[in-house]
Amino acid sequence: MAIRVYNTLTRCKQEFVPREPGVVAMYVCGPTVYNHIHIGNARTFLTFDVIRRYLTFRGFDVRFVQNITDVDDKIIARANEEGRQPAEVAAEYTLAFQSAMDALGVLRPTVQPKATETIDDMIEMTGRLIERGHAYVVDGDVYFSVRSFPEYGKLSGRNIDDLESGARVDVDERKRDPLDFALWKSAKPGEPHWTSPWGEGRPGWHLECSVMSERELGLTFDIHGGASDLIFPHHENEIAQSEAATGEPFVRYWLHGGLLQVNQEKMSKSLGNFLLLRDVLERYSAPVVRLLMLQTHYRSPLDFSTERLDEAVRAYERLVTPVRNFNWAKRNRAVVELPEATASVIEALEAAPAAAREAFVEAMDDDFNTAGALAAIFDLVRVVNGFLESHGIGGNARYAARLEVASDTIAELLGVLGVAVLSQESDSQYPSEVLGLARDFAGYEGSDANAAVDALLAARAVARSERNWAAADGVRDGLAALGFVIEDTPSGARVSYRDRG
RNA sequence: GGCGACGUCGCCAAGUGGCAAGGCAGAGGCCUGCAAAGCCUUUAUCCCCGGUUCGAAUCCGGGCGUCGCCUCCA
Repeated sequence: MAIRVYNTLTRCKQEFVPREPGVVAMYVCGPTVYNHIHIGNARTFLTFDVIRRYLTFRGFDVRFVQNITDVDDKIIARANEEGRQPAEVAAEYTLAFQSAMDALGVLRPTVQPKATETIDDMIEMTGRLIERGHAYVVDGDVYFSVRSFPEYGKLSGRNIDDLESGARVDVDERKRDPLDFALWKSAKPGEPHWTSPWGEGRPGWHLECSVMSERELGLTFDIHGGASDLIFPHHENEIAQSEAATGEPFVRYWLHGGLLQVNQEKMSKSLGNFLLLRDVLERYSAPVVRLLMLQTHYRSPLDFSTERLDEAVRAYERLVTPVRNFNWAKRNRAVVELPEATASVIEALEAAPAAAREAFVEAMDDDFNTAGALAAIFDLVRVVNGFLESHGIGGNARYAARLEVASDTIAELLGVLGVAVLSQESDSQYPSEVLGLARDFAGYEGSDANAAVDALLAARAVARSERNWAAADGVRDGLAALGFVIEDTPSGARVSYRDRG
């Protein structure tokens, strides 16, 4: 079975064939580090993290490059506002970006080049473009001439004349064409600058992706990713620069993610309607945030809200419940023997993991259809839940091996999506408030939180056997107020923590 | 104004020519002392109008609506 991807350049799904069998060279535009990233940025990085993970799962050796734009107008503006050096601002938000990505469970790139560490190559490419007649110098600035590249517009499906007729004013008389863009900008006093043949200055934004991707991956590389708002002009300009400079095709497959919206409107820093990733992660776990985003295809717009995050919390609990329930049943002998499973039920349990895996791969092979892939996992979840409900792990744990395969498959497939199965067992994480509770309900006088909870559960068990529901519910309600849920299972009471009240 | 997406159950969302996945919410039932979790059952003539086809949510044409890009943006 082949993987098919939607290529923005050809506007259709195509079979994915890397230039070198078994190896994928992939580049994703990284952030400009002038602020914390918002969840719209995070969605894009998450999308390509999942694509990378899936390609790896399918046996490819993925070389994943993502740049960091650490010199830029916005960084300079921010530094001026705060009376700091631009490099200081960039360094701070580079670290913030990396730790936010770690927290979201996004794998680190194979290589993460910085613009400021690639200046020589940028000067070199700019020089080459001038030599070849694709760029010109004006007062220390260097501009790319879009009219010199006949294929300009092929990615975004536009032509230069259409663009100009609708374009809003750009009256830089020094440019030969309004659409020409800067490869090199001369430095104003106080701005970061490097020495070039055209004077002191710094590189233009579009140039760095062309340079860093070629340097790390060579042309023609396989996948270039980014959000759809980068198609024009950023990616169009990258193509123009790289292909004009080298004569080689730049990229085989262009993949673009849909934008995240709030109240039907694009989330962006310029609109000011953004939520910072790190703020969301304070309130919701990384797997929940990932799950929410993966429930929508990566190319579709995604409306973001806390209501939807709360729904994702429930969906996540549903996904991990069979794994938790199986582990619990394995560790705790059931006091009630459940009916034996029939041969056909056992057969269904045995068949389910492979069926789920097949459906998962089929969905993901089709342009990374994560929503379909999740449906395959949910189907497996239902089979495992149903089996555990009716038969448990069986006397002498005779169904345990088959259940383990199913449980492991759930965790493995979620893992391919980077959705971790977090332990919600609350061992040794009880707050000190449980001590007071244990004193009141169980006469516990010690200071060990675990022992206190054990005493509470024991007292509740006694109360229940005496049909003293008030006392039993007092224990349950008391723990609930602290965020812990008691569930009575055939193997006894289980306590787990819920991150929502 | 130009270019491009999209419109599927109360909400979210797969499916792109052959019996309409999945999640959340709701209803009924089972289980429970009551819960929680879980299981079972249940909820869609796929925005509208034409056309192509044996057959259309899916293809084509026309409406209406929403969004994005055309300026920095993930």
